[in-house]
Amino acid sequence: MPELPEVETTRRGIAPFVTGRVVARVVLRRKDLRWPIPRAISTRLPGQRIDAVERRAKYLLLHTAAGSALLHLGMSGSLRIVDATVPVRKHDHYDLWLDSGQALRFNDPRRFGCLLWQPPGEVHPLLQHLGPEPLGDAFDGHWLWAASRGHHTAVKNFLMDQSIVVGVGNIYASEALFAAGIHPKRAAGAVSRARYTRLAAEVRRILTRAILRGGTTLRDFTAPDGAPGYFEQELQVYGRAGQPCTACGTPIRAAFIGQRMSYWCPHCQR
DNA sequence: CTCTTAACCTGGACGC
DNA sequence: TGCGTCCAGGTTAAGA
Repeated sequence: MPELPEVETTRRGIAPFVTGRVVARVVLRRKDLRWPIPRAISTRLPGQRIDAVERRAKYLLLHTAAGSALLHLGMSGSLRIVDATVPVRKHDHYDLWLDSGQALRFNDPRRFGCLLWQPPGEVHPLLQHLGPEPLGDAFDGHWLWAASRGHHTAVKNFLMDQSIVVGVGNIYASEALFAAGIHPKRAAGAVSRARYTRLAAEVRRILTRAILRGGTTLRDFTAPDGAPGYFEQELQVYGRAGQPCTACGTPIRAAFIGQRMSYWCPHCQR
C-alpha cells in the first residue's frame, strides 16, 4: 500500500506519541515478517528512549541511543497507536509498548513488511544503495537525466527504481508521468533533459500534495489515527482505465509495464 | 552492469 | 453459497 506519502503520513501520525517515550516492552506475535525479526529488537530496544522518528525512502527509523528499529510497511502494512483496551486483530504482528501506556501496533496481512535493527553508527545494508529523497535538494531533473543515460528500460520502471530516486511507487509513477506528458514506456535514456526537469518538478508537486492530503487510500491504507488518505480523489490516471482523460477526454489506457499495471493517456503522453 | 522474472503472502472482487 | 482466478500501493534474489 504505501508509497512515500503514505509512509510520511504514518511518520507524522506516530511521531507525537512516540518521540521521547521509553519502550517498556516488545510483543512479537510471530518470529518473522519478510525476514526474521532480529533478537536485538527484543533484547536491545526495551528500556530505550525513542529520540526521533525518521523516514528514509519508504522506511521508518525509530532512533535510540542503543540503535534504531528499522520498519517497512511492505505492500499491506499499517501502524496504529493503541492502548490496552484495544483488542488484537488478525495480522497484528507486533506491538512496541511505551511508558505512556500506549503502543505502536503493526498490522500486515501480506507480511511483506519488516522489522529490523540498525546498530548505532551503522547504515543498514537495505539503506545503503538508495537514491536521493525526491523532496530533498539532491533530486532534480539534471540528476534524473544524468542517471538515465544509456538506460533502455521504460522510464516508468526507471522512476520506480529506488536506487535512482526513492519513494515513488506504482501510483505516483503513473501520476507524475501523466503530469509531465511523458509516455511511461519511453526508454529512460531517450527522455530529454528538459522533460526530466519537468518530471522532477511534477514528482515533487504530486508527492507534496499527496502528503498534504494524507496519502492515497485505495483499499485499506489509514493513518495511525484511522483516518483515510484523500489523494485518491485527485488521481488523474491511476485506476482509471477506459475513463476519459481529465485533460483531453481520450480514454485512459492500461497495460503492464514490467510486472506492474500502468495507466496513461495515449494522447497527452509521448 | 543492465534488465527481466519469479518469489514472498493474504484477501477482496469477480465470474461461473 | 462456494470455488477458482486474478489482482493488489514493495522489494529482493536469481537468472539471462
